[in-house]
Amino acid sequence: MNLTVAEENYIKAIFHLQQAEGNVSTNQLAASLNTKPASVTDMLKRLTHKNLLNYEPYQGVTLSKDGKKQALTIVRKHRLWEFFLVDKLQFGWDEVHEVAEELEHVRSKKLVDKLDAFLGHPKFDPHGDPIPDSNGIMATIRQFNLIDINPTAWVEVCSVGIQSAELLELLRHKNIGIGTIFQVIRKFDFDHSIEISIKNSKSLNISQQLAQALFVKLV
Amino acid sequence: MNLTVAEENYIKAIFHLQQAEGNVSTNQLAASLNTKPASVTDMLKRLTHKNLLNYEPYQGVTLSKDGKKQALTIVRKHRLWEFFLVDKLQFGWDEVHEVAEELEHVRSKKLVDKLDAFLGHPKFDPHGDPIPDSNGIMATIRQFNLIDINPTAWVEVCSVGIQSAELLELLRHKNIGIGTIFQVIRKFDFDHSIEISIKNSKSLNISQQLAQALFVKLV
DNA sequence: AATTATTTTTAGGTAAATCTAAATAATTTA
DNA sequence: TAAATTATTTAGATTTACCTAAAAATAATT
Repeated sequence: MNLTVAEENYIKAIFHLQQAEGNVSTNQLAASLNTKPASVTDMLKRLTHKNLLNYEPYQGVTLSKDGKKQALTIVRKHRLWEFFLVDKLQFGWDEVHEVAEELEHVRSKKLVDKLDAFLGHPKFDPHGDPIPDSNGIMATIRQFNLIDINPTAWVEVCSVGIQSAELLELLRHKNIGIGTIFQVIRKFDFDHSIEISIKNSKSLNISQQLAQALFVKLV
Repeated sequence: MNLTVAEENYIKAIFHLQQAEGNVSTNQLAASLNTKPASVTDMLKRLTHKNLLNYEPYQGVTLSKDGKKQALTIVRKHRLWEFFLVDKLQFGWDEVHEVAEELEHVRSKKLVDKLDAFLGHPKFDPHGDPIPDSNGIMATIRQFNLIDINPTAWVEVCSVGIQSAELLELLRHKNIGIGTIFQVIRKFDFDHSIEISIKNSKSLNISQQLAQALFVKLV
């Protein structure tokens, strides 16, 4: 099935909204896609006709099995490109979204799979979101960004968003790796740095940049 | 000025046809774009209205100054992506065109310039065509692929299409570099390999793959 | 030069993806 | 529960990028 760019954007938006809220309403979609409810209704009919949605008029939509599959390949592409932009082209993690919005629509399975291999099959994108593999399977760790954690919480590193050589070097130097358990001592509003304490070791200071690259789960 | 994908494809097609034949006719464009003459006329009017073309009904078109500038940025993107696909993602040089046709339409000046830097500011794409720089300036060497050269011709290496580490290693090993002058002794139809002779050195055998990566000019 | 053939343009139409305005269904509130 | 509000759909238009068929301009041939 070959989707247009607009169709792909609808599928992706439904995927994300459905993740957060179950059944997705026409108005939610219109807001999320910066379009009007009437336009959404039109498109829902077309996507339903292509068997990508479960749609009952006035009752909102969810993705069908096929729709979910399509959504996962788009999400996979989006996140792989984000990883590429940050890790290889030195984009800031906060400036990659727009560009990835365009790159995700390039249709070539071979391109995506080769890109994946080139990047070393990363499991998380620069924002810490899991990247689906070529079968649509992705990590489901319930994770938080270190920046969002309250002081005094005990947490465990579950992934590293940006896997550049420089970051890996920094992490090795600080003795932090996936699985490391530590306590958040306090956060400094001035520079958004974070003081942490690793078990049986003295406390460390984590810069904002590093904190944004670390994804953790509560322990 | 923000062009649609279709508009960009017209500009690009006119650029290439104009290179070869001067004034470009409606029929030529229709053939080149797999569309009908009537559709071409429509688009020519729109692009003329955007000041990208010099168009006189029944007389064919050429690109205006603005149009040429647009064309060069599209060609730049296309060729940089082709280089990326071959050099980084290990695509074959003969399978990158389609994918680059899509990637070339991603709009982000920053992306292109960062990609250019990441690739090491290559001067030629994997087919040996020159890559315009960010000002639209490109090498104008009249070059041939080694594969297309007649035996007994004296030629000089003027560029290397694919600049992978492996290829550069092979070239160093064979003592071939940009500027190297040699004679094509003969070509073997069986495996398309080529026998060459470098001045003051014994003769060498060049595989088809290597020959396809070497671009030369007649001396 | 007049006729024929070719090329190009005009006229009118279609599908995708959007819009506004009006109608209808569902939900909330009095 | 009836009225008011909100959400959604339908109806009818618009723009882009195509199309076919017919008309007009240019080029080729006798």
